[in-house]
Amino acid sequence: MAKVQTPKPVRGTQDIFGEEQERFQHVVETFERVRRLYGFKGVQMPVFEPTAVFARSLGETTDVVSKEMYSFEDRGGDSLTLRPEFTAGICRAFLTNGWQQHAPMKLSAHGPLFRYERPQKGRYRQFHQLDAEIIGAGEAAADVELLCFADQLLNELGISDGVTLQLNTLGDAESREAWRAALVEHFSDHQAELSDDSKTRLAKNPLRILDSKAPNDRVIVDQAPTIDAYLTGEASEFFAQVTEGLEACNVPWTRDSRLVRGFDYYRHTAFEFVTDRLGAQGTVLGGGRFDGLIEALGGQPTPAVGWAAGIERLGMLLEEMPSDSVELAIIPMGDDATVRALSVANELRQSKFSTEMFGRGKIKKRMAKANQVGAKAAIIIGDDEIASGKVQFKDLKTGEQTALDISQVIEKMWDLRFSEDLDSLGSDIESLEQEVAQLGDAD
RNA sequence: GCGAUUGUAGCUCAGUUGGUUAGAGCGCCGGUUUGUGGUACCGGAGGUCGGGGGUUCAAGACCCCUCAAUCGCCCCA
Repeated sequence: MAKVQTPKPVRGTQDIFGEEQERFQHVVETFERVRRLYGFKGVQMPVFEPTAVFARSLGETTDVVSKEMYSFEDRGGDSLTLRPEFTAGICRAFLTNGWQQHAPMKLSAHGPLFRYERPQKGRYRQFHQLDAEIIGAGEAAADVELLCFADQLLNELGISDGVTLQLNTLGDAESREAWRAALVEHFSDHQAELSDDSKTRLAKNPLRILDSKAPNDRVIVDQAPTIDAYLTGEASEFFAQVTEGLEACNVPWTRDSRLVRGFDYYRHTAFEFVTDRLGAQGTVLGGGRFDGLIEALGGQPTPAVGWAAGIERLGMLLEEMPSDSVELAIIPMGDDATVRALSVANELRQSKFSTEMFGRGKIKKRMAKANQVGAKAAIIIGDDEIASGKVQFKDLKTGEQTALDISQVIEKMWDLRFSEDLDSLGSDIESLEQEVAQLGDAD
């Protein structure tokens, strides 16, 4: 018989487990908590859509549509696409469900997305994003609210160190067109000096020359006109309202007049939270205003603004995560004890203590295991304990061991939890005091 | 799609110019300790050297192809 070959995982997919999973979960939970503070409603969206949903929104002929989508025919012959982003699907839902009646709508989603790209660290073919959108709100206050949400999320994740909000405006349609024309003129004048990549960009997507990494291009880019001179009165007023709002909310930002978006439906605000800690994949969260998108999907002109953030990348930036710990380890000795141990474990779990039974291997080994999973205490049950109706309760920190009945165990565990909470409260206060002292020294 | 680096035990890595039975640390299992952990000492298991082909008396090492990860470019919704 030929040896059966184990199938390999698909390139660019990941099995998320252990500490990685803890990080992932923490990011999602934090997002869910913060999004409620801002009144965003969660939505669950289909993982696949008609290909047209993405082809219309992104442009039928762009590279992303022609080369980077997972598109396929289903058994009925319809062309479907695994979602490469949330925004287009949400806009489709907005239109097909008549959600106009709820506008403005603040929506949030998270889940897997699919792009056929070359995998790298923090860049996968099946990856996961957080997403927030406000649909049907054209006022600058919506942009500000969304940015505050993003800023608070990064703060609460504890990763805002080394992350800066880079902000730009692309103006309204008129400003954008004028600027684009000026850029094309500028780059055409210097065409001979441009890199080959940028020469093709000049024809295909001239705004993208602005973030070219070729050293020669940088010089020409630095001399390129910024949008400021081409902004209409309305457009610059809008941008001023956004920056004013951010300042009022104490959200720090820097202007990056080279920051652009690849698609034509973007208007006004464009932003990225960028870190220096992830190499070339420095963008941690990005978004902007896409007032032109819903029209491209066949709806009435509808203003909208949103952002998305990669869960894997956010997870990589987190401090080390403590793993789920077991509070109580139950160690039965002998078959009779196992039945008793199961019922004890059950009772303790009902009482909201995370409990694990270690019933295999040498007793020594089981004690070591209990220690390893971080249990606060071990409960040892043998023939003597079955007879007495009590259990041996061993505090794994102090080594103290006493015979207790279950209600006493529960009491004891509450005490342990409580004193631990007090300890961490104590160290919080201590570190606060140190901070205050340092601030005092600085003055 | 393009360029570069890497791939040896569960993990982190050694392995001289090709040369006998491929090593270490950590982890795992067992013992010293028959119902009691964190230490120490002793022992053990575990390897398609990413995969396939080639050169050679001989390949983990050299050559070709391939797969994957990583770094950068392209793209970036």
